[in-house]
Amino acid sequence: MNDTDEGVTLWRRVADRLRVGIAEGALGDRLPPETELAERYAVNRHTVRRAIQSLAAEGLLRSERGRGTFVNAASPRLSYPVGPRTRFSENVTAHGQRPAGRLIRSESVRADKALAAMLDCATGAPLFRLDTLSVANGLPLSVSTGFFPADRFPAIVRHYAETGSVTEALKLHGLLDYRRLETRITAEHVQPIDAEHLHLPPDAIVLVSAAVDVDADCRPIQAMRSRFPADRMELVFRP
Amino acid sequence: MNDTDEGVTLWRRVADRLRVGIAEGALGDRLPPETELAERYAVNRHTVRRAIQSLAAEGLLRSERGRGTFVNAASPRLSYPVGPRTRFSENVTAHGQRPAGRLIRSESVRADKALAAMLDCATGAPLFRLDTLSVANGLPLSVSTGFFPADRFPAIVRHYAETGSVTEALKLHGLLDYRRLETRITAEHVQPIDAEHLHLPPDAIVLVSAAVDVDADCRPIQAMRSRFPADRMELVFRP
DNA sequence: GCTAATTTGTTCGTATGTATA
DNA sequence: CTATACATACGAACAAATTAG
Repeated sequence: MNDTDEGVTLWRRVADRLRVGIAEGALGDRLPPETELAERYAVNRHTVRRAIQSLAAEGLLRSERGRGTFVNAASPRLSYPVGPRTRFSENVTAHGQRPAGRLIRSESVRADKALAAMLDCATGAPLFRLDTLSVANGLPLSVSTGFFPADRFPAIVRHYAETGSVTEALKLHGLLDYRRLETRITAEHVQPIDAEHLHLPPDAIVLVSAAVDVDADCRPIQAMRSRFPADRMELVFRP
Repeated sequence: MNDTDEGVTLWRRVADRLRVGIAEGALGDRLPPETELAERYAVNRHTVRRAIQSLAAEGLLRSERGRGTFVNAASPRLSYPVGPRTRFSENVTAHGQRPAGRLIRSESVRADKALAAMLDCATGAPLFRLDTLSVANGLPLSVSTGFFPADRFPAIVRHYAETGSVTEALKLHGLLDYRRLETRITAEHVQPIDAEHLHLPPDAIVLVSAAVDVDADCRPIQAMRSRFPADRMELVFRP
């Protein structure tokens, strides 16, 4: 382990070697065992493990105890178009997938300051909180937490549970149309509860979309915070 | 280390202890040294380090060599509005910050299949690749890789280096106006090179924005791929 | 179905390097 | 300059899951 020895740490040089080996396909679908790599690169097994850990964090590798370390297949991401008229059910059907929304949890809550500002209501106003899981073809695509004004949509929980669709649930309340006012995107490590629902490892990354929908009079209908698996989804915006 | 010993690994239990200690503020702004934590929890220093590493990956902690391990202040994210007329310089000035774009690297390349599709040109067409770093108030906000048709913008590299702005560089080529056609958002772990430029730890998360800008005739001007620190930025879309 | 070998995961010990106070 | 504190690296042992025979 003494090639072009810059001021770079040993495990980083090992990681770089592995990276090119993977890119060239010289290491194949599955990496040699850690002990063999350690021998090959003349380093301690811990050093190899540190390098693998780094590449696993990038999503390039995946280690499975007792089985080995594997090169992750770069699968194309599923596109999720976001626009003024974003509807989940329409999005997934556009991909030839069967949409399904399942109610995870519902709750009566009071608006805190942030929710009151987003929903343009008083602090402490009664809201319904709906936690939902969206699935297409058996693959979980997102978990979403939505807040609705309780006075305006008193039966939203039941309607959603029956239809599995926010659009349909709102229709049953007489709201025929709504649109997306604003979408804020960021990303973070997945929360343990979401990781379960989305079938993600505990260190996975989720795209977080915080959005507000309004009716034709620009009155806020719902504030929602959706979490998407970043390795399976991309959000697409076209003005 | 023998409290409620479930089937959880030692370093995870240490991490959980640290997490509650941080939440309660019992550990203060700065953690005790690793050796002291190891003694306190009756584990090896490596086990403490594994726990700290995990919490650092979540963004909760930040270790600095020779100084100590610190609790990260949860700072509000900087909003980056994205729309048909997205201009980086306008965005940052809107926040009362001084914009600055610095050329990291430039290169002549040929369009591969994906680039050719995005830029509506032939595969193999000559392009200029510009890698740029955007900074506001000394804080790096994004690294961006842009591809421009070489025949149409032969002096784009020099113009950008002189002005530090894509908008200005395009103006010097006679292009007065352009707009955003499409923006695709996803997220991933930061690449080592980007981590350096953005002053991020090697396991940080970046928002990745892949976008295409077009001129008034809808002809593609540039294809770009920008990386934003996910813990410092949010992307805001308003139709 | 059971056992042994293989392979990754965890935990300890020890030593040295490097940046900071 | 010295002490402190995190970073890297090696070695050893065992645990846990999987696979091969």
